[in-house]
Amino acid sequence: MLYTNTLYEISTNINTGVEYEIALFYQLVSANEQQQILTAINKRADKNKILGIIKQTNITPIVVALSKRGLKLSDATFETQNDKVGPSDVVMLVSDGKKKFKIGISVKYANTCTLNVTGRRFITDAQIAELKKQLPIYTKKYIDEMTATYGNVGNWFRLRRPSETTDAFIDLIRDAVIDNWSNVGDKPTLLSAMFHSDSPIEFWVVTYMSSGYKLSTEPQTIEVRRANDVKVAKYQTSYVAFYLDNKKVGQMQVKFNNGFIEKCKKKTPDIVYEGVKMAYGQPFSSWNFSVEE
DNA sequence: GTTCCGATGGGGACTATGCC
DNA sequence: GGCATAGTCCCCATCGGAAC
Repeated sequence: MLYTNTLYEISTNINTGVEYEIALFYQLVSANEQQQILTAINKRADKNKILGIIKQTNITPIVVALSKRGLKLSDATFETQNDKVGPSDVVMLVSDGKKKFKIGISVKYANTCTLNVTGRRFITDAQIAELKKQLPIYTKKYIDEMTATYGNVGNWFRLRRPSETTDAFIDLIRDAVIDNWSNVGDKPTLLSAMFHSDSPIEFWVVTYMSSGYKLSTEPQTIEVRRANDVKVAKYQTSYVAFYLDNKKVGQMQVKFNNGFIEKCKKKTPDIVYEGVKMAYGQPFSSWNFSVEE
C-alpha cells in the first residue's frame, strides 16, 4: 500500500542505506504498485544501483518464513524514518487466514549496529567534563602518533587508521562507564530501547551483503524486567559488553562520532596542523550498540 | 604466495537543540 | 539568525587469519 507521501519519499529520500529499503519494499508489493514505484525510482540519481538491488532481492526466504508460521503476505508499507513502527523500515501486512496484523522489517546493509546511543545515558556530566578536559592532550598525542607513523597529515587525516591514542582515550571512557553502571537509573527503559524491546510491532531484520541478504526472524532481545541484573565489562579494544547470567547479550562500541579529529566546520578551528583545519572529535554522541547474534 | 572474507573499529551526514 | 554542540540515522575501509 502506498501512503500519500510514499512515492515522493522514494524519489527524494537520500538517507544512507535507503536504496535497500526501497528495493525490498518494491519486491513486497503488487505489480501495479511496482510500476508506480519504478517511476519514482527513475527520478533518483542512484536509480541504477536500486534496480540492481531489486534484481538481487529474492523474497522467497521471507515468504517461506511467513508460511512456516501459517502466515501469508498481503501487503507492505514504506516506513523509512517512521519511529512509530520501531526500528522497522518496511512493514508487512500479513494474514493468518482470520485476521491481519503487521510484522516490520529493519533493513540494513553490511553492518550489525542496531542503535546509536549517546554516552550520556551511561556516564554523568561530571565524568564527561573530566574526560573532555583531557581531550586536547590526547588530541595532541594523536597527531604526534599519526605523524610519527604515517608522515604528513595528508597521509592519515580521516583515513581510518587505528591508533593507540584512540584506544587509550576510549579506555578512559570505558572505565567511566563501568564505574558508573551501578548508578545508572531506570535500566529497564534504557535496555528496552537498546534491544528494541519497545518496538510496537514484531520486527525481523534483513541484512544485505555484497550478494543477497540474511534474514533474522527472531532478533535477539532480553527480558527487560531483568535489566537490573545486567552486568557490564570491557570487551576487546573499544567495546563495553553487557552480560545477563554470565551470558553476553550485547555489546556497545564506544567511539567518536566522525573521527578522533573532525573536519572543521567551525569558523574558529580548534587546531590547525600543517594547514589543515580541525575540530576536536565527539567521543560521546554516537556509540554503536549491537545485539549478540 | 595470493585471494577471500569476517571481525573490528573508524567514519559520514543530517536534524535537533542550545546559546549569543 | 547564525553558529556551535549534541543526538540520531546510517555505512564501510582496513587488517589479519583462513582458504585456496
